[in-house]
Amino acid sequence: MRQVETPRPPEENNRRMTLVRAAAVLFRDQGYERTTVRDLGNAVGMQSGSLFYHFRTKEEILVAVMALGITSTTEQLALALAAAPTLRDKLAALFRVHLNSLLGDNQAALEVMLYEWRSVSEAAKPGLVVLRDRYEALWQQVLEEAAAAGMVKQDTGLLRRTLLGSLHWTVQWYRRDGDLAVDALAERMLRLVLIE
Amino acid sequence: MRQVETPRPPEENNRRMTLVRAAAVLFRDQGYERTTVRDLGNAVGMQSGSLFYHFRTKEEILVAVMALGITSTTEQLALALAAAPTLRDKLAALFRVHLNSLLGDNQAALEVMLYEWRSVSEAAKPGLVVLRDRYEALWQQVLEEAAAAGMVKQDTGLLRRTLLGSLHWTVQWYRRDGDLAVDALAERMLRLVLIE
DNA sequence: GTCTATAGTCAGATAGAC
DNA sequence: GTCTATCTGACTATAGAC
Repeated sequence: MRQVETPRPPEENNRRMTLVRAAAVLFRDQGYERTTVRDLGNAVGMQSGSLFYHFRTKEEILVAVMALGITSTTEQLALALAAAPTLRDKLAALFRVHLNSLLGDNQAALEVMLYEWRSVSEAAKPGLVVLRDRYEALWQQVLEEAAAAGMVKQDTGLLRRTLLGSLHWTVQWYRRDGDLAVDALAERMLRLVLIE
Repeated sequence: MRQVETPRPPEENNRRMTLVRAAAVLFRDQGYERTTVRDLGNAVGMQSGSLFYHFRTKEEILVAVMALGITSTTEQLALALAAAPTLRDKLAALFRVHLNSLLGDNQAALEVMLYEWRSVSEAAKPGLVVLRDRYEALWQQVLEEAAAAGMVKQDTGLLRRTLLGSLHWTVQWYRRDGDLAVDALAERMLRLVLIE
């Protein structure tokens, strides 16, 4: 049985990290395919050829962006859950952390993870799937506790998928310059799913 | 005030239509950017250069695919709503029509509409937005009736967005070879949102 | 309407100097 | 670690024959 290599976000190296953060914004705004290695080099003040000292291929950059997006969100959620005193607070944390990671300032990486999946090679997918599953396991655990307490409906597997779908889709319509703050949106979305 | 040109799906011309249907599948499976005009020509038994007799640019094909996806779904929904005897049946129709249009056989066009938005030029967006708004207006109307009847929560604007997000996201996880039929999934998703 | 041939551009990646 | 220079291939779109 082969061990699945889970890509780590490149926290250790500063130059790599700058590049990954810049790539996240470009990939989100223009899409991975439309972003050229020249664009990437430009964004960090580097010639396009120099990128390939840090990454072997353009796709390796994409995978690094995605790994960063999902792992940092997972970490934030784990912290928020540990700090939540009540089950209601835990539920609220699910929505709040996810939306802030998607819609907050300089938070492009998770969006890339969600919307550029098709450009990831088959070889790289398993590692990212492991990271995603860790994140969704946190959701599943809280939802099951909430269902047991009668706060949400019982079909928790499907509930998790529909809720995550609802949240992911916010990037398509949410406008940061509107009146609705991210935390307020999180609260309203939570209320839609709570059984009163 | 300039009239917004709404792109019509190319029902009138058979050769064009064949091309649009083939393009829908390719764009869904590989993405618009990764699909070349050679791929498109191949799929309909034509040289890549010949495509440009039917369409001026590759993007024009994308727009035609999207227009087809959203208009045919809107038509199906309008028919289903007109045939629904009760409000509960109307609600069910929203879910059933949308999921069948997304996940059913040979129904690639709506998925392209949802996931290739970034590749549409600014010039072509307004026409497609009009088509999308017509579709969402049908949803909004039914949801408001349902809210007035106490069947769903009152925050119908946000409810519409979250429900559509949930449905759109199904393409990322639904497996047609699994045990769950599309109509059964629609029913379960409806139950998650109904106030009992 | 469809073909062949190709123009014109730009992509990802490499090699070797510094 | 970054630069310059460049290779190689692929892309969309056009032109003109049939």
